[in-house]
Amino acid sequence: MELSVKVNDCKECIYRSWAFKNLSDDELKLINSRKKEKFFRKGELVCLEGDTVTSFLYLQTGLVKLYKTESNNREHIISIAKPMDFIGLLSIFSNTVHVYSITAIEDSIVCLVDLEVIKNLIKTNGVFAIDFFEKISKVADSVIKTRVDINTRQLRGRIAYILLHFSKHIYNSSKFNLPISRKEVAELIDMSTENVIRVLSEFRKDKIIQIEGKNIEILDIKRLEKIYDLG
Amino acid sequence: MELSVKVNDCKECIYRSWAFKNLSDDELKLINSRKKEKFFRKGELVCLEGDTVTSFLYLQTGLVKLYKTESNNREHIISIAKPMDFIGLLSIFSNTVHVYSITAIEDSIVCLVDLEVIKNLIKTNGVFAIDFFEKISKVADSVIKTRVDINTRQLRGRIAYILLHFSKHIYNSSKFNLPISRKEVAELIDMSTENVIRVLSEFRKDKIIQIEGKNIEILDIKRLEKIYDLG
DNA sequence: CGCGGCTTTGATGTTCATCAAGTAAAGTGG
DNA sequence: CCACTTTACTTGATGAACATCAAAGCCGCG
Repeated sequence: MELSVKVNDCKECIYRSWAFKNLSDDELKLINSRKKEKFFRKGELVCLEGDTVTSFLYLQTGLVKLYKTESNNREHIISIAKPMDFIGLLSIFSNTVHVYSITAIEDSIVCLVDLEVIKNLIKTNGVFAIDFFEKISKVADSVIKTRVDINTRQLRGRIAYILLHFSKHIYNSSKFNLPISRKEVAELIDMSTENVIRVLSEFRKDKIIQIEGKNIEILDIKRLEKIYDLG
Repeated sequence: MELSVKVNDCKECIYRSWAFKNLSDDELKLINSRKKEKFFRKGELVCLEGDTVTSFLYLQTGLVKLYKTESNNREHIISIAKPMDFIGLLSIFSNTVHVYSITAIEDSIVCLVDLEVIKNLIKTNGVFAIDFFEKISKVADSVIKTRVDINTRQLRGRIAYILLHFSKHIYNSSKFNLPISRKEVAELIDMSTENVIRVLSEFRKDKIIQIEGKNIEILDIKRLEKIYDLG
């Protein structure tokens, strides 16, 4: 059930990232005429691995996950994108098809801009080109950094990582509602579902966090950071 | 011992990547005047994590490794760049300092182009901008893909991966001289040095490869590919 | 020639995935 | 709305995968 609405004028868009700041009114009008805002309910597929890339995807609100489906049907989550993130990563330049599947993990609004319009703007507006690549590079860079961070740590450090990540970078609060299942956490940080639960329980017993289903509160952030640092 | 020479005219450079194909003679001349070719002996440092990024780095010949030094002084290799690769990854846009250190693992020639020149070309030559980002995106994309590939496999699959990687993508031969130590292999694919050796010995006993120090020959590529596929 | 780093093999212990089994929660169809 | 099914969550027990430790040979280099 995917709603397709064209609500906002790009010019007034409060979600407009700083990568789009150096555009003239005419250029914004152009984007506006070639963009769609789509609403995706939690759990809905945004795009599938292998789909041709026709739009540049920008997350206005909500959360989405990027993942690959392995041969054994297991999913492997590459990253979770938050509002203002460009989703779809670098595929828009390096590939004609999406390398990862994307699914909404919270009700989300995705802004789809015709890729040709973006490419034309890059060609004609040099300042925009630089801004744009700066932003897109940061997203890709942080994906690489995260993958390395996770893979050089062991289980407790990895759980500490996602708890801190959700708390600091996504919800800005020590108390939040985990948007993904234990299984998805496992797929995101390369561990088994059982061990995700085990480590979370451990942290609860140690009074580092409080858990009630998906409601999580970080009680002792200092210790959590220490666990993360030590790996 | 770092030699700084300005040998080639960019226009005649046989290492010129297709990202630089859509440049006018004047533009090439501009690059030429603001570039240096530096020779790095095997083992020499190209740049250190934290150095300010002033040049765009392009590998003409040789091999270099990108790596991070962990707090416990252990190195963690992110990727190995081969000729025609842009090294330094996306940091040129996303950061003012290098995120990774770079060291030559074979005698190498690196072409350093003043970053401002590149950024100006992006601003003024739209077609170049697109070409350039296409290429740079591919490099970054493949780094992400590789990290995921490695981390979803276990030891035998990881060793199979680097053997196939060096054979297919770097040396184009079933017989090659491993440019890095066992320890560095371990740092590249997240395993202990001892287990790198153990798995290599195993493969030798199984007649999959032949080893004499750093000289490696792949005898049974089909089985190696199978081991890689199975993880 | 001796020292330090690289390589190799075996033994040991830790970390972690997997299996099993049970409970709770959340859909689903009548 | 309730019985039914499925999916998510949780805990314990087991074994496999892997890192670490230890010891010895090897090679390059000052």
